[in-house]
Amino acid sequence: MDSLGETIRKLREDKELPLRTVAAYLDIDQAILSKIERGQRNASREQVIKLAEFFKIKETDLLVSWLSDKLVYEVADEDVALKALQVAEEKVKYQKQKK
Amino acid sequence: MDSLGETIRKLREDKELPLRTVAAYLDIDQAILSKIERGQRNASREQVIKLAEFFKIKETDLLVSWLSDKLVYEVADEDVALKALQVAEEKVKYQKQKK
DNA sequence: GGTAGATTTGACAAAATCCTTCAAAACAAA
DNA sequence: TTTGTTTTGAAGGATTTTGTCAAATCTACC
Repeated sequence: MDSLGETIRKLREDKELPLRTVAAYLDIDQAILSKIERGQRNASREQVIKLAEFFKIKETDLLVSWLSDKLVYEVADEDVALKALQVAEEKVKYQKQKK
Repeated sequence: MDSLGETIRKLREDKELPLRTVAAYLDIDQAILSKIERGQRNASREQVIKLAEFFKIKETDLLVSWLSDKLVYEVADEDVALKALQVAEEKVKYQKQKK
C-alpha cells in the first residue's frame, strides 16, 4: 500500500545509493527526485518506466502505484471520493466491454 | 452511468432551454457549456454546484458524476486502469480509517 | 566544534496545459 | 431563405507543471 515515492525510496536506500545516482539515470536534478520520493512532485510516465528499469522491478507494478497515487490526489479532500472511485470503476468496465 | 455532460444535456433538453440560458446562469460563454456537455472540456467544481442548483438536483450526485469523469479521463488509455482504480480505493479507505 | 557528503528547500525561468473569448461555420426548424 | 441554436477552432491570457540552481539543513564521523 506504499506510494510510489515510498517504494522507490526504500529501494534506493536498500542499495545505499545517493539521490544523485538515480537522478542521473533518470536525467533529472536530484532535487526533483527528492521531491518525487516525498510525494511533493508527480513523476512522469517515462520516469516511472525508467525507475522500474533501474531497480529491475515490474514496470506494471510501479505504474499501478504511480497512477493510483495520482487518483488519490485527484479525489483528496472530496467527501464523495470513495463513491467517485467506484463509479469510475464501473464506467471503465463498461467502456472496456463496449470495445 | 451517464457522464456529467450527458446528464446536464438531457436535463437541459427536457426543459427545452438553449445553451444560452444555462450558460448565463453559470456566467460563462455558451461555447464552453457546449464543450462541457460534449465532454470536450472539464467543468469546474463551482460550475457543477451551480448546475445542480439550476436543475434542482442533488449536488452530491452531480459531483460524483463530475469527479468520476475526471478519474476515467486520468486513467484513459492505461492498461492498468482498473487495477489503479482499485488500489486507489484501498488507499483512500486506509487514509480515512487513519483519521 | 569542523568537515564532507547527502538531502531538502525555495526562488526563478521555461515549457506545457488549461481556460476563455470571439467570430465564423454548421445545423435545424419554419 | 431567415431565425435561432449549436459547434468549431484560432488567438490570447492565465495557470500549472517541470526543471535548474544555489543556499540551507541535516547526518555521520573525526
